Amino acid sequence: MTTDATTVRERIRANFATLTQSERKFATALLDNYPAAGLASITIVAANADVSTPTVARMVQKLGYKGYPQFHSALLSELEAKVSGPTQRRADWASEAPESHLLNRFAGAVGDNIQKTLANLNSTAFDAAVDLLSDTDRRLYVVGGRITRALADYAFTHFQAVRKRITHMTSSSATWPHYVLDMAEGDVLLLFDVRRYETNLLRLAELAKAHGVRVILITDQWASPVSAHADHSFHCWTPIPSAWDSNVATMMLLEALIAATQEANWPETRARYDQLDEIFDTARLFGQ
Amino acid sequence: MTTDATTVRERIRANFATLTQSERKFATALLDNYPAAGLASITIVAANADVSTPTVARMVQKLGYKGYPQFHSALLSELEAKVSGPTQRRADWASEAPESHLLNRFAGAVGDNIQKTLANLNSTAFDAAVDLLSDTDRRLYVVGGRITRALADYAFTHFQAVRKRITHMTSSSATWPHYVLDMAEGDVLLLFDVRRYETNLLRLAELAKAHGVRVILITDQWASPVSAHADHSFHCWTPIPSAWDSNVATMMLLEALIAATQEANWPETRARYDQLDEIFDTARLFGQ
DNA sequence: TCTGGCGTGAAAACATTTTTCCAAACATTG
DNA sequence: CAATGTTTGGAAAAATGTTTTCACGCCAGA
Repeated sequence: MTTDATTVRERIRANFATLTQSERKFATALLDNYPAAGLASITIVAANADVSTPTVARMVQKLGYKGYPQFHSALLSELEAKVSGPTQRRADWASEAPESHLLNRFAGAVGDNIQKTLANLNSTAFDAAVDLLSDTDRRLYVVGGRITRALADYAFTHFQAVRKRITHMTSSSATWPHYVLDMAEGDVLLLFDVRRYETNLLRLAELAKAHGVRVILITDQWASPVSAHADHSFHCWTPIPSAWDSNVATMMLLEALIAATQEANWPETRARYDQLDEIFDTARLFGQ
Repeated sequence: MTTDATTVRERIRANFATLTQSERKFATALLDNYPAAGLASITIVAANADVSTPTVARMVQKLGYKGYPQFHSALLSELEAKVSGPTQRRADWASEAPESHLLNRFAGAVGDNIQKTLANLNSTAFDAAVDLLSDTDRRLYVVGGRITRALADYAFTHFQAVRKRITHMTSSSATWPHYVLDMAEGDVLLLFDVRRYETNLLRLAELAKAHGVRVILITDQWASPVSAHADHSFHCWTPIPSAWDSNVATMMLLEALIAATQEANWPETRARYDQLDEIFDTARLFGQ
């Protein structure tokens, strides 16, 4: 009757023959909406399947669980395992250094961050942001804070190769109002803000928003206050075994946005790349 | 305080600013393992996040739920909606976006790059480089090229918090000879060079080497010509499905170097961090 | 038609969860 | 450094959830 099969689904299939009519009714309902239909209380779950609570209680015991709570937590661990899914390859990310070497601890944390960043990413929002970024009718402004200035700079360098009409707002916040003055309705502001969040960036976002500018925010998992004003917010996981925060996941998201923008408008981008190459080759002649 | 945002995740983000420390602890645990970490009983869920049950109860009310059961069933319906097919509602998990979505292809490539970078990393060289970087008797110079300027900038910002006596050599190569003039034997030059490799950086490395400077090179898998002159070279894998190269692995290696340097000299670093915090707090007062 | 076994759910008994209240710990301010 | 307000978790009370018991109805076989 009982089996040592691993998942609830498998146990149901293995024992289906031994189940009574009402028990099958519940089993079917669970498989139809798996695992959600088994994660509420026994009362609710039974009512949804239109059977009585004792039926459910008896069935989970037939499946080999000690009681409903044990069955419930079995479903939960399955869900947990499934969600950590595809990106879990990081098991073999280790270098030849000992397990406890900082490199390996670090790599583990970075892998986690990337996985969690992706798991929490709204792909609809991603696509919408890319639409904004690749629309050259909208001027694109890029800005970052103390730490993220480097990321904003990186974004600027790459977007410059991908599209025209882009401005990097220098880190000196005193000049920001001048930039806002020139912003048109529908322009796009790509803003980086990670802890410690900076008041100046919040003010800038408010100001830009008031001028009808669309704000795309890249922040950390705790979310900068700017997210209240942003059209699209992206949250990048940052914890590492260290006193400061990692921006590897942030960099990954940024590069993904750039790559998608490039793909969205390939012919134009292609031409720009070719021109750029030519110019660099010429510059190299001078340099030699 | 309450919002009419739809998902639990969104509500947490929208209200994160109003949450207390313990509440954030739970919120973070939930986002880290969403939604499984919110689907057990309040007792278990609180214990897993290492907070008390009243904390969780208070938080879900702040998020606008009448009580924990309502919060629980909200999570459950999200799960249900998500499982019931990609067409039904927007799939906000990258892992569930179509296999062919750029995000997934991109994430796969980035994972590969990190894995290969680590596999090809010589941990003895890493440790030796960290020894050089954490020795404040040696002045540290940081420099990058067109693309890697941003990484050099990022390195500078972080090393500044970790150690004294560091200089960021601006990207205008015309001024580099002046810096070399001031370099002493035993000083360290952290140099970034990825394709397309820049002649100026090669000249700089030769010049520095001639002055007895130790050169640490961070480059890509094809290796910049600078590696011929470098004391330690690190090769970061860069291929992505795109016309340009990814620097996520490069960023990871850089952060690992910074983290190791910080760890090598923790007491000094600690003091610098505390001072920095103080100064920023003061600066914030001005900023307001 | 009776008898015995099985499946089922109502309801009682029991266990756990959820909420509320409160005092201690903590941070903040004058 | 005391006064004040906020945050926090322990513990009891209230509410729910889970299990068990048991009686009823159904059906097969004598």
